[in-house]
Amino acid sequence: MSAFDTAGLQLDNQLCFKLYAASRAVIRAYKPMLDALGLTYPQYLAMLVLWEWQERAPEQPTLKALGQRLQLDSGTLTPLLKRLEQMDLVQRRREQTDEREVHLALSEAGRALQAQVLPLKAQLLCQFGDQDLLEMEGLRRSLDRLLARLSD
Amino acid sequence: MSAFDTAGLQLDNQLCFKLYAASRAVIRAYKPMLDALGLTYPQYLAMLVLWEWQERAPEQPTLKALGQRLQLDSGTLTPLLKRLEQMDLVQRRREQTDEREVHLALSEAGRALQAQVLPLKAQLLCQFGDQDLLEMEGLRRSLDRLLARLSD
DNA sequence: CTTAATTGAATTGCATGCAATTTAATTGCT
DNA sequence: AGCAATTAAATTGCATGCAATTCAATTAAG
Repeated sequence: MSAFDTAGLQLDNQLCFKLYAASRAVIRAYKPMLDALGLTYPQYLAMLVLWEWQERAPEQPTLKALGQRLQLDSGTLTPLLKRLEQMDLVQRRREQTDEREVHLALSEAGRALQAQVLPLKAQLLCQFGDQDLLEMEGLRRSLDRLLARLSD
Repeated sequence: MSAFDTAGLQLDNQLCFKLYAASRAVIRAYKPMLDALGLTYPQYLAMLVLWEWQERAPEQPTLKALGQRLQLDSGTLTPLLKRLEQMDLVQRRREQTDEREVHLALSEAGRALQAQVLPLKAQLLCQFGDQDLLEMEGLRRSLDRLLARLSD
């Protein structure tokens, strides 16, 4: 099978559409849980990164660092983070030594929210069996390779 | 490994993020080609469905049918189709026998556009080897299973 | 036949994504 | 020091997604 075959083109159509559809389907699946938390899906991903960062790094991330992790730019993140700040989950402050940078810190409520997520997500995952989880692990690895291939 | 393990939760984080990132990465990869065609990615997917429909079904689809195929509702599709109509790629007309339905037909330019897509997409796929294409086929199958699992 | 329920689109409102531009701060260079 | 280039956010504009509501046409029920 070569890249110029019709088969290749059809596969391509299928893949790009399936990826687009699957991504939105997962977001839909998370909707009930996220409604309970009062978060949108991108807001939730941002919180995931901040929770993770807190555990792994001594310094809080900048907007730029968050953007590199999520592959989103300031045009998307600035208003999103302002909303998280409005909700009192995140604090934004200009760095003293470099006023261009905005550093992001979790508020007390932001840290507390993490505890509410675990049981809800366990419940969400509960509908999947071990077989499904293995399948998902394979899927994740394939997505990794695709992402690596596309970032050239 | 059970659904309640930390491993499961981490996988979950990874998977939903990777899927979201991969979907946007593919859209980015299509951007140069779609700019040349003057289409956005969702507009392109809509055109793919219309081209496919033309070849397979005697009747043109309704907005509802297109929406079922793309998993999008009228809130998204109505303005999108109006733009395609502005570009003179698509014609929208109310069905005579049921004025509620909007039927979608390709214009001459809409049909002609299909011919421009094939070489551009072949070029896009060209950067991938046969190994990659096999990988993508596996990825597509995994996405199918995930989608089926999520639509319960 | 009339009215209630249903259905398919359109509309409204809000939150992304993302390109392009702008602004402010910092760095580099001479 | 002085000025150009670079950098990080913010802003602006446009096109989605999607929930919720509205509107018009059709169908179902009594």
